[in-house]
Amino acid sequence: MRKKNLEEFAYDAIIKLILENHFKPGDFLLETELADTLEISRTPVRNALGQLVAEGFLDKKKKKGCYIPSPTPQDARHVFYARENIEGLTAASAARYAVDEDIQYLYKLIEKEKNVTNPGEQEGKMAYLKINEKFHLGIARMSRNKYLEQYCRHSFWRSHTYIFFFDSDYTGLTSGEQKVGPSQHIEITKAIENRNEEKEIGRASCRERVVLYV
Amino acid sequence: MRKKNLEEFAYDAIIKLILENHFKPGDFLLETELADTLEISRTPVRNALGQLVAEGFLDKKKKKGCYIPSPTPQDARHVFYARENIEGLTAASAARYAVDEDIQYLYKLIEKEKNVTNPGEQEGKMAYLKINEKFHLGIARMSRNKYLEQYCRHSFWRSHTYIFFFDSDYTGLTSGEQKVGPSQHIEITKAIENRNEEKEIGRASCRERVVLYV
DNA sequence: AGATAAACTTATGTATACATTAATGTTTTT
DNA sequence: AAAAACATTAATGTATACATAAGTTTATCT
Repeated sequence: MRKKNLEEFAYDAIIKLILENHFKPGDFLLETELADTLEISRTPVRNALGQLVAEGFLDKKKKKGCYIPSPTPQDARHVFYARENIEGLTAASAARYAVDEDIQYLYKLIEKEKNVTNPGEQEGKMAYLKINEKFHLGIARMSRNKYLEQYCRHSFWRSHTYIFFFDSDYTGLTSGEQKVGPSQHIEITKAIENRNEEKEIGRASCRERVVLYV
Repeated sequence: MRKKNLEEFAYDAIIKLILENHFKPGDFLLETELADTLEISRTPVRNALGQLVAEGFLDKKKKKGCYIPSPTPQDARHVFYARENIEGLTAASAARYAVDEDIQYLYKLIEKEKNVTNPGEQEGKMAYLKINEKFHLGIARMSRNKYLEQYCRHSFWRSHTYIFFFDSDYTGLTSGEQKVGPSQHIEITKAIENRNEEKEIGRASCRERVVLYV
């Protein structure tokens, strides 16, 4: 991979800190503190934070700082509703543009998913999440639409906020998410695969089928 | 409005410069130059540019700078496809959550739209665009979904890149866009209004009806 | 004591000097 | 003359000092 500059380093590091639960909702991410932790100056930290705010992962109070958004039930509904529908769109588009190689990629992920040991344990959970992410963002990529992919990635990450903060066992609460598993992923992959062969059938019906998705 | 800091000032100013055609696709927006023009230091300019890049309005080449994305026919298709579908989603959501006041707001915009003088002239064109923006982003707001609204706003703006750069007369090329006018806006508003009264009818069919949209 | 105002604290906002590097032009070598 | 090595340039990338303002504490007045 090409060499990363400090801003990118900071960006990745901050995300990592968040995912590792170093912060809770409402917590401010102090520029000085982060700079100190990462042993770089405030500038790249500040820029990375600005990026995260612009992308909607952090909220910001003027002259006060960036903070972890406080999730609310209403916001959760919004995120999951948006994600569900956007993923429906990308899946529909993927169904049109996916090539054999793509389908194989998805099936390989499903195999890996089946082999995750101790899905209950923290380690197994993380492994599962990583595969799950690859699956969903993989389909987003297969839509061959930069914009849909971007929105998909965003809502996916944003929805994960809830999983990380609220659903530390990855079992309950988060609407729909707990239903995801190999069997759903197989269904989705098959839907995409089939649609790929029967191109004459309109996108709308495909969207209908792949809407189970999430 | 609350006081804006220099970063926000720079953000607005840069967008204004872009919309006023000070740059063409591929042009680099030089930090020093902008700072000089706006008579502020590089820092807020740089942050504003970073924001625009993070939001996807500008592209960036590392250690080279931020530049106006070079639009391609393929990218245009992606943008308009994304926008059409996302706007369909927001409109469907708006149809569920819009209140009387919202509907009135839309009708008022349509009236204003009808009264735009010299829609052919540059001035009239700008007036029309402003109203059009209010209409589309207004519906996005009525979806009462922060995320859908965000994606909607993004794809709307991104699609306008094409209108500004390629379709300086606002007549041809840009798929769908030229078809927009009071009559379409009336149709959309009516669809939202009706769906608002007949809540029992599913979202899917509503999405179908409002998909003309764009 | 309670309310108001002044001072303080702390983190962000801004300017600026300096470092780095991608791109380009120039020289040298073959 | 073409190619490689070197030097220049011009912009971004980074660090840091200082300015500003939101929030908090302390002091003052009634």
